[in-house]
Amino acid sequence: MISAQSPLSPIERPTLSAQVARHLLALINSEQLRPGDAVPSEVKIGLDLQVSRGSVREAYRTLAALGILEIEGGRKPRLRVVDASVLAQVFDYALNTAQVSLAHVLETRRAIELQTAQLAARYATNAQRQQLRELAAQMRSAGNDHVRRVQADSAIHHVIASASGNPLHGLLLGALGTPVEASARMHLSDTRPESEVQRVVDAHEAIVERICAGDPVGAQSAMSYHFDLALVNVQRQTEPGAPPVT
Amino acid sequence: MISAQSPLSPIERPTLSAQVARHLLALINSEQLRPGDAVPSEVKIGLDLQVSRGSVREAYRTLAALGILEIEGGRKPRLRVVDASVLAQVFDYALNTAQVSLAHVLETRRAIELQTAQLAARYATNAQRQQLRELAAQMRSAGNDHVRRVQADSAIHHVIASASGNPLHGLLLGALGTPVEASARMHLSDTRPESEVQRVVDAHEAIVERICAGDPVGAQSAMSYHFDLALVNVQRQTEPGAPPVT
DNA sequence: ACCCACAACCTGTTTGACAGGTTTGACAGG
DNA sequence: CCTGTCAAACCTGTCAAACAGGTTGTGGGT
Repeated sequence: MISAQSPLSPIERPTLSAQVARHLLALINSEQLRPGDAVPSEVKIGLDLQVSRGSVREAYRTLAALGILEIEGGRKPRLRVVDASVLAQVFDYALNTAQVSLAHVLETRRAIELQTAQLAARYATNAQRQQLRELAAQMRSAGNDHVRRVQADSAIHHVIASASGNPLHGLLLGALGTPVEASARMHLSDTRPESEVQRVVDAHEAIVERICAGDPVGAQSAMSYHFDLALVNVQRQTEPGAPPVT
Repeated sequence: MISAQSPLSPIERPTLSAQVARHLLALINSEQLRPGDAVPSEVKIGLDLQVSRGSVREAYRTLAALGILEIEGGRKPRLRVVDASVLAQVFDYALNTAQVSLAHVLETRRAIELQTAQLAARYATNAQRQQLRELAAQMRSAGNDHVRRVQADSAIHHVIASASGNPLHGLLLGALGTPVEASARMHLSDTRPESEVQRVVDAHEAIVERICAGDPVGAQSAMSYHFDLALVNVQRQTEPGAPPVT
């Protein structure tokens, strides 16, 4: 038992491991822990709270699944830097079970990336602007090499997100981008009309150009045009993994 | 010494429970399972894969932590409808460990809710528009009853999200709203100038009015004004839980 | 046809044990 | 004094057996 609590709660009956997890989160809060810091080992917490190691272990695995704890080999558990993989898993599941559609994902990405482009135009460093220019050039020179083109495409979006200065944007872009990129690789074979590819490349160059020029409004509308292109393709072939232009 | 690695996987050494989790996810995919469907019990999977129940259990808890599995009492595990609580936990952790700030959260909410308002103005049903009008009236009549006002405020945003027709919007709003609402409750005591409260109420009424009028552009700019108000308050008092106006 | 009791099944939790990796500190040698 | 090596302490990964308590489905009695 974690503490002297009422014998049995009628409806509220949180499992033991859930209580342990809450305890650990409270500990993180009260001790002002930061990513990289270590937390007590399974056995230690177990002794402190008078709970079997199995239950503590479950709590730790729960937090590890949420990307909060890094549990590995024989070393002490550490706090992790939050990353997109957890969110990506959730969104993947939602997609796989038809709870959301690819169109929904693109719609949300549009909302986020419009603002991301705006912020990037304001706050990007010179190094980031230079990097964007290089990636845009890479994308254009990729030609029919779809793999390289998609890679440059994705890299551009990530640099923009990081330039926005808001870590949440990078996080959500990564989480929402994973399924899109996955289905992008699936459709590398399909050769779309050359003109369409050109339009996509042009769109990216326009975005990069406006960001480098420090023009928030222009960057936003350029990004908007980019997503207009993508959404057309999704709505054209509704359900089964539409080839994203992103 | 570092070079001589074990005969098995050099660096990639996925744990057993992780493999079980992947197996189950693959099963969900291949069987086209949907939320509400049941999955094999711990012991059954354990027998199938020849792993101990403990390991299977850990895998199941992992998926439960991700909001994918619903594990309860003595009944078979079921697939869950994805909800905001998981994402909220992740974002809470990011906030508590200073990986993102309240300003970042508001910024991202702004990006999402601008589009949400736009879509709601287009797709809201008559019932939803009516509900919004009622909630706006409730909010105004709340007066100095902060609890009721904040409740109506939150309800308005959720109805708008649901009216947008994109489940991801409701999801992210819920996830990003949890920390904000939590800190809102913390600051119920602080009495801000009456005029400021009035502006917030006015902003919400404007949003509702534009949505009910079916004016996407107007709804978006009304929502934009709403977030301008909120962001001013956050930047005014930087770090320690700024009182959100939302 | 309806209701109740019972059996089968499932999760929640504990205890004990062993394998293998990591960390730490002490100790001997240069 | 510095350094390299080694062993002990510590930690996670995994398994096994067992019991408590809740849920579900079946079948018999009415």
